[in-house]
Amino acid sequence: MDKTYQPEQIESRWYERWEADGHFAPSGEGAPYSIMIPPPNVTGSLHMGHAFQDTIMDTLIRWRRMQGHNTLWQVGTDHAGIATQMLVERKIAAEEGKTRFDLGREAFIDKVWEWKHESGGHITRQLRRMGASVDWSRERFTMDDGFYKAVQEVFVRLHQEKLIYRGKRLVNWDPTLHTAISDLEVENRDQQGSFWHFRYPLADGMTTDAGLDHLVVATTRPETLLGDTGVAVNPEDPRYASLVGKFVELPLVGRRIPIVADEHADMDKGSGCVKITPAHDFNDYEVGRRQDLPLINVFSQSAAILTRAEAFDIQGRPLPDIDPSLPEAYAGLDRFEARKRIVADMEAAGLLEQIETISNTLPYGDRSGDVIEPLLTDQWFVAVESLAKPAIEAVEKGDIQFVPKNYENMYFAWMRDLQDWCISRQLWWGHRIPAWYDENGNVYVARSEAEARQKHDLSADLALTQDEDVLDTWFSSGLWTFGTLGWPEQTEELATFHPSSVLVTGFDIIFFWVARMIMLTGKFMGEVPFRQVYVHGLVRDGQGQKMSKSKGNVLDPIDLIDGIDLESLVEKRTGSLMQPQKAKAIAKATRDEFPEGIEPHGTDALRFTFLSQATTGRDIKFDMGRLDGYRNFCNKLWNASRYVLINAEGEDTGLGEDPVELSLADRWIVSRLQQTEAQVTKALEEFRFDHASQALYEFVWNEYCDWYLELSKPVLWDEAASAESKRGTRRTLVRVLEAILRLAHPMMPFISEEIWQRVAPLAGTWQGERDSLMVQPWPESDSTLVDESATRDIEWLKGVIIAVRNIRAEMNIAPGKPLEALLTKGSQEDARRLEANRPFLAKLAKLERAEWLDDPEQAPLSATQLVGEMEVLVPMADLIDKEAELARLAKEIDKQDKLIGGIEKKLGNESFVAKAPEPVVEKERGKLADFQASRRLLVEQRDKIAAL
RNA sequence: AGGACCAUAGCUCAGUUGGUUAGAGCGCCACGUUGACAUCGUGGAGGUCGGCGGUUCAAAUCCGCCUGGUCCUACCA
Repeated sequence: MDKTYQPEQIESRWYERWEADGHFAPSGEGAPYSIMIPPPNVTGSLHMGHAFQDTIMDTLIRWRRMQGHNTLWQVGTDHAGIATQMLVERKIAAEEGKTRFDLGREAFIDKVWEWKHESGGHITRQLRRMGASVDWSRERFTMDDGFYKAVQEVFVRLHQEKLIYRGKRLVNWDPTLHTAISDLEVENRDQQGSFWHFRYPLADGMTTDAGLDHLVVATTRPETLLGDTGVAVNPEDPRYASLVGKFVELPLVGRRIPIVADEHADMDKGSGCVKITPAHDFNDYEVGRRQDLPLINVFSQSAAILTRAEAFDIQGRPLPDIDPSLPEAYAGLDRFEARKRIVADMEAAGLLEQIETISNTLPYGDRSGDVIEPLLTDQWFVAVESLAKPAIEAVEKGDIQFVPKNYENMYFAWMRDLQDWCISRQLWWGHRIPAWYDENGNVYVARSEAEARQKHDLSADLALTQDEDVLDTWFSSGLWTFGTLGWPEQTEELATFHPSSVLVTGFDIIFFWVARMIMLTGKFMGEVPFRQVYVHGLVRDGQGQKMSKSKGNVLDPIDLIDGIDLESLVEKRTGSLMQPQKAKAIAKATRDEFPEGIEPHGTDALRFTFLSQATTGRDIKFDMGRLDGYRNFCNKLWNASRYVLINAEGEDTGLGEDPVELSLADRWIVSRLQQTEAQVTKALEEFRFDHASQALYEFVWNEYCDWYLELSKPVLWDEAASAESKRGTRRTLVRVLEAILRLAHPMMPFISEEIWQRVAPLAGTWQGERDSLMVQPWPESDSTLVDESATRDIEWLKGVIIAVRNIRAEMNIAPGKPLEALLTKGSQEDARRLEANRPFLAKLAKLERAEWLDDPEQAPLSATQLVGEMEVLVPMADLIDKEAELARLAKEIDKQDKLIGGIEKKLGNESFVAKAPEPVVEKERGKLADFQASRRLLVEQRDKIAAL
């Protein structure tokens, strides 16, 4: 083995081997355990969130696989409608100078597929770099044939049950992308804005109680004035009671619109009068429904003012009686330009009462960045009410558990206030809606045009055209858990692996995805999609900032694995910025933070960092310091293994019949291993990856390396030690390491496999060439191997060694200088331990002599430390710096006094003694005795030195 | 406006049902290249657990209020 751990040399090699040997596929034996990967966008590249999530899933899958489960980690990618379409549109614009309309629908979709075949594998290659043990043989894509079939089936069946319907409704419209988007894709941003107060003249010579000839309404969107169909006042509002049922004359348009009484109008806000624009505002839509007001749409799909408005009733039926004409002055103007003109015209007409500056929140499309408009359009909807009920119950009954549990409240809150789900999108890339229209606008829903004709008995010469729209991406991903397993066929995989065991996902898509999976799976499978949902937080940068391209603080997991030089990193962060003026600041921040670029750390160290930071459900601040630390941990494990191999390869490791003797240290480390195995297993069961990684880290570094390896040296290097004891130590070295590697494997698959291949033959657990750590049994804790007495003896030994090291440090004695030590005032047991452990003390504490002193009075002047009741003395008459030592002792005595004072106060409190449980009181008394003993010793020592 | 979560060492974080001398890693200081490892070893400094009040024999831990932060939902006609 190389002296230093070199991750890049081992990682790709092992991944290929595992995949080639078929270790990722289900074993077909044992209890099923399955995870469906949240399908990443096929356009995507691996970001820190993916890397984090994949690490958690892979750790779970590898662990369960080793436990003997029949594991399936289902992999696949999402076609990601809008994202992919935009990407390919940009590409053809750049390369061919064409729009998708130049190409036409079919040719454009061919282009998208072409792109997918060429570049769609980027993210899956990166997934391999993370070590993800997904079953590639079952890889799916949400637009593949089988999935298309499942999507159609679901659509047709829901439509048959009238759970899918089509209607003209107000939806969030993206004027740039020309499509409906869901509430969830709308990002609300706070802004400073103007709030215009307009006068609407009363018709027919009416006046208000205050004698005014107009009502005042206010709006942040003056352009919607053109679509007003009413003014609302509160039914309780005495100021306007006499005007209800009367009319105002809509300025600029001249339409008479009614004054209605509706609770939507808030008497305490502004004038108490509200303009009602049912076709352009969600609240007004509801008012329009209640008050039976017409809907007048004045916007085109690009949110420009129409030449002629479109009027409908609440059912979406045209209202031919309403005059659709709009002022010519605004025809074709963009909404923001129209806004300016309308404000100016209102002012010119003396109808602008005031302009207020307010802070308000505007909806933006998260893809286009454009301001979203509520727009009246024909869309397909899923009626969610009947689907939501069982989906809520599934969580209430505990059929699905959220980890951490508080996300259940978030889920309930959303599910109990669910609106019908608009599933149609005006895009080209996606699952085209399986609905056909004849010339009269009759709609036929079926799995294919042929089925539509057959089902509805349509003549072959009747022209049918398919609906132009595609389905919301989340409609298809809602079928992910069962669609990937072959549904609607009743496959064996479906029977075996559904419901899946756990869904690992970010809280940000609980609504988008988790809730919809639960609803659709409940409907079509009659069961839950997964039994548990492990919800993790966002991966933020070291300062707690969200990572984003525009901030230039993005870390690429692959760069953390392979390393990247500073110039490349700066180039990457500043290369394709939307706001190039930020480049300078980003470059500087990057140079300050990573003056040397980023060193390679390897996948295992990155994974271990994620796991160590994966505390329940909250966002994590990615800590580069930890990444370095865990890379060092890998190096530590690597070198400990080198030590073991150097001492065990080619030697007898106790596999044969020859007798074996286990030392105290051997029994102790085996005992501690059992406890560590139990800890790691428990932590994984509880999704406490931080605890699992920490338990492993501490055992490997603080016990196996720091103590056990050191304790093995005196045995292995002592010519006088027996063959049995050497055999026993070699066997323990190798077996414990082999168990460590199995324990580490789900968290750090590469390094553990690499080392295991060398160690397993020595431990007798290697089945030959093609054997892999991936398929070894998970270490089971054996409580019969827990050895309390060995633990006590080792604690004693460590205590004495640390005492001597302390004395060296305090007395400023060179670490390498051999010393003599005396042990005294202890028990028979202490004396026995000294006799048994002299070689260990000699090696680890650098003692050339260690003797038991029966009579403490005989002790020469010494530096002293307490181990339990026993004193450790290092005689050193010449070496003591009197003043410094007196000062140190005074400080120590003071410390003990404070501790003693605290406990005496506690024990002096009658109600403490009376009310606290007996063991607690006993413990305090014990502590008091210990502190007092320490103090006595310190005082004796002080007096001795003072007397010099 | 309503709700959720968070606040522990310079930094990133653990801390089970209240009882610890409040822990880890990184960073910092001192010493050290002994035959696995300087990506290391040994020792050390560093915290009135955001503030105030309450419950209790006992509070980092439970309750209330306040401050600061993050996020979600709603509203802004």
